[in-house]
Parts: sequence; structure tokens; C-alpha cells
Amino acid sequence: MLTLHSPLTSKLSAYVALANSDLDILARFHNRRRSFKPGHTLIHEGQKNGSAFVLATGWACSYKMLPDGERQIVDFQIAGDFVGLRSILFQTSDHSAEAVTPIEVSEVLASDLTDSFEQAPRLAAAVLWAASRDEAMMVEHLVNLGRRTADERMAHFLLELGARLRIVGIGDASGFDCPLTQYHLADVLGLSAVHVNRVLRHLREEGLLTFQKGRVSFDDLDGLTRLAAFDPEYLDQGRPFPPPLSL
Amino acid sequence: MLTLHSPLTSKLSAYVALANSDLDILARFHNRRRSFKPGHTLIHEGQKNGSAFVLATGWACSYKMLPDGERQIVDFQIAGDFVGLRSILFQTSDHSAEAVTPIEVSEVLASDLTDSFEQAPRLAAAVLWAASRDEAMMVEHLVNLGRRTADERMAHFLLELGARLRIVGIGDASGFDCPLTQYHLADVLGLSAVHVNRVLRHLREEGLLTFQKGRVSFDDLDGLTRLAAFDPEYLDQGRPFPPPLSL
DNA sequence: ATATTAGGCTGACACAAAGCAGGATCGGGT
DNA sequence: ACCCGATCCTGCTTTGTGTCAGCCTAATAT
Repeated sequence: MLTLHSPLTSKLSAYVALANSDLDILARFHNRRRSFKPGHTLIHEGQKNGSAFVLATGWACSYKMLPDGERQIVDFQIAGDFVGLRSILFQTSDHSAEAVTPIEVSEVLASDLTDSFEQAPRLAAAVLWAASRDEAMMVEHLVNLGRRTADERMAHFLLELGARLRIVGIGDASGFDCPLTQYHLADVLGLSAVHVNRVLRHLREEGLLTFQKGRVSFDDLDGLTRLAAFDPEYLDQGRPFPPPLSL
Repeated sequence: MLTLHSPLTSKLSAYVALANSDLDILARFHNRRRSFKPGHTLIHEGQKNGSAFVLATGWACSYKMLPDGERQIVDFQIAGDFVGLRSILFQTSDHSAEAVTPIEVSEVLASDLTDSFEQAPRLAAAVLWAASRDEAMMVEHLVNLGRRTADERMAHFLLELGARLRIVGIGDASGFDCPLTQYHLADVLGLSAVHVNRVLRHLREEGLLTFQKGRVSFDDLDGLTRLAAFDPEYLDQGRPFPPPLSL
């Protein structure tokens, strides 16, 4: 079955053993295919009864704005990730989301989700697992902002991104193609764009990594990993909870 | 039925309409009652196949340690909150948790959770909702660390804590009793303990809030709310997703 | 061709928060 | 009664990061 190989399906299957009937219902999530240009806002903070999306190709980001115009990016989404799941679980969206590159998505309505939970209860557990893995990433991000220096934050963030991309088959241990601007990096790392530039220069001069022309190169992967105290354990999604929910 | 009134039960019922059969199964979560002293570690990062807990009384905190000995507290838990949910959803715990005050908890084994999802699928959706609300709090926390000054962080954190406590019936608009030390505040806000002290003095001198002798008093609630740009919307749990999953 | 814009890059200066050092207070244990 | 550890509090110094101001390049529009 074709849907077996969508990034979302394989992600959820990694956590919970899904029956064919579950997969059929999950396939409905892919009915409403849409495309958006870079910068297009998919989710508006405060919006009521919005949609969520499953990202098929491209990059998106979730963020919150502060009254003074500053922005904090909460996370970037890549192929297979949910965008705005909380905005359909709750009445009102607590965050915004926009396309970073041109993207292809499937729109998921709140009713798609609730209906699927009624008809294939195992999906609720699978979505809980997937959401918890996103939460684990946010915890790392929190530690990043709270307790690491600018250099360490940058190293940790780019290592994590590299590891995530490798899981979905983009990039390798030497680096990855990265469409983010220094403004994106500033907004996700809680730094000013000016300082992001200084940090990147410093890491380059130290021979640790190079980010130029849309390409991140890990020049010294061990050194970076040590600097950032990066442990990819929390990203592992290959090992479902044992024993997996039986069929 | 007694269990109807446990803080956990009422929290989950706020999201998803639970049948009596669901509630009966949920009641099993409260079978293994235990007590712990302040400082006792409930969850060890890296531990495999551990338990989770539902907090009945007292305060706990979840945190991660860095190699250099620094600590980042991710969240505090109060009555009705899960402690260490991710440590049973995943094989290995990605964080630690310890008691802040003397606490009473119910131990929840991984098998309790998976069994309950099999027997009462609606519970999986309810737990997903509850976990997503925790995630929304973490997003706010992230914005706090990334984009707010020390004063704003402190104000926002204490306002949020006050709002959460009021939901479970502890404290009121004038303030709340708070067992946290300045070291706890430092670890959750990503500051040094010394600076926490200065920030508290400053807020006190500005007539905004007083934190002394284990009591937080909101001296100027409006001023604080403005300073922190605090919007409690994300904490609302009284309005389930409409329409709630039908019985 | 020229203007415009987005993004990258840099130096000088200012400021918020950390680090260091140490004193004050309080409660519990012997 | 005394000590001891935990917590709270403070002044001084240092440093990491922000702010300001501006230049350079490449891509796009006119």
C-alpha cells in the first residue's frame, strides 16, 4: 500500500504497531494536499478552529511573537512532522507557523483527528507517542536556551537538525543543505542576528563547522559534539515502547 | 464514585468525555500510593523501564543536568500533574525528577498505561490532550528563556505558577504559598541564584511583587501582567475541544 | 543600467547578567 | 549552648551579548 511509505506513517508505526485498518484511516490525513510559498503563514496565533498540517516536503517553523515585535521560534518542521497539532487539539492556537521554503503539505482538520481517534483508537496512542518525542526535543531546546552559551547553543542546534534530517534521509555526517537565514538562527536560539554572525565566524575559525551558501558542514564532528554536550538519544524513534501494543 | 474527584480525573475529564468504564480503568492509576521526602529523586535520567507518578499533594520538579553540573529545571508539578510521563512512553527516561516538598504520589507503571489504552482507548486521547497542555506551558517557558529579561521571566513564571495553583484550588489573586528556594528559581529561569536575589529585590522595590518567607504576594497584579506580557489563555483547561468526543 | 531589497558581515560601545567574595539569618542536630 | 549547613542578601568586577551604525554582495525589479 502506498501510504505505508509516507513519512508520517513510518514515524507513527515506529511507536505503535498499526493494523491495516488503522493505516487506511490514517491515509485520510493525506486527502487535502496543498502547496505554500516561503513566508506564508499556515497557523495564526489566537486563531480559532484552524487546521493542522503534515509536512511532505520543505521546511516550516512554529513561533510565538512578543508584544515588542521580537520572535521566538519554537521549532522547525521537516518532512513527516506535524505542523500545528496543538492548534486542532485546542480551540485556539497558542502559536503561529509559517513556511520557510516552498512546502507541500496535507491539511488535517480537527474532525479528521477526532474521527480517526474514534475509529482507530490506536492512532491516539501513536499520536501521543509522536507528540511526546516532539516534547523531548523541546526540552532539549529549553536546556539550550537556559544553560548553554551562544556557541554551545549553535552547535547543539545544528547537530540536532543534522541528526533529524538524517533520519528522514536528507544530509549525512558531513553536513546538510540548510535554507535558514541568520535571522532564523537568531530567532530560534534567542540571540541577535549580529551575534549569530559572530558565533558562526568563531565556530568556523575554530575549525568546528562552516555554514555558508546554504550548506552546513561539520568540520569537526567530535569537537562539536563535545562542545555542545550533544547526545542524540532523545531523537531515537526506531525503538518502540516494548512490548509494542499488540495487534 | 470517589475517584471522580481526584485531580487527575477531573483534569482528563475536562478534555474528553469519559464513560464510567473509562473512569474505572483510570482509577487503577491510583493503586500504588507512595510518599517521598524533599529532595528524593523519583525519576533518573537515562534510567530504563522506570515508572511515572501522578502527584496527589506537594511539589515536584523535572530537570536535566549538564555535564558541567549546571541544572535546568524544565517544569514544576503540582497536584494532579503527571511526573515522568515520557519516561514510561519511551524506553529510557530523557530527564530526572525529584520531590521539592514532602509529596504523596501514585505510581503508574508502563503496563498500567498500555493496558488502559487497550481497554479504554478514549484515555489515550485524554492523555494526549493533557500532555499537549503541558507542552503549551513548555512553549511559554521557552519564550521566557529565549526572549525575556530576567525581571520579565521572574514575573511571568510566578504569574503562571499562581494561575496554575488557583486552578487546583491553592492560593488566590493576592498570591500563594511557595516552597521554592531562590536556587530553584535560578534553575528554572536560567539565571544565577545571586541574580535571582537581585531581581526579587528589584521587583519588590518597584512595588510589583514580594517573595518572602515562603509566600509570593502579587502587590500590583496589573503591572506584573503588563511587564511579563502574561496571557493565561494557554492554561485554560475548562473548555474541551468542541464537540467533545461523544460517549 | 540603475535602484532596491534581503542577507551577510563587522567594529565600537553599552548594558545585563555572571562570577567572586563574603556577611547575615535561621533552624536543626548534638 | 553551640555548631553547622542551607538560604538569603549585598558590593565589586568581569564578560557575554545586545544595540547601533554602517558596508558589501547577490539577486530581483524597473
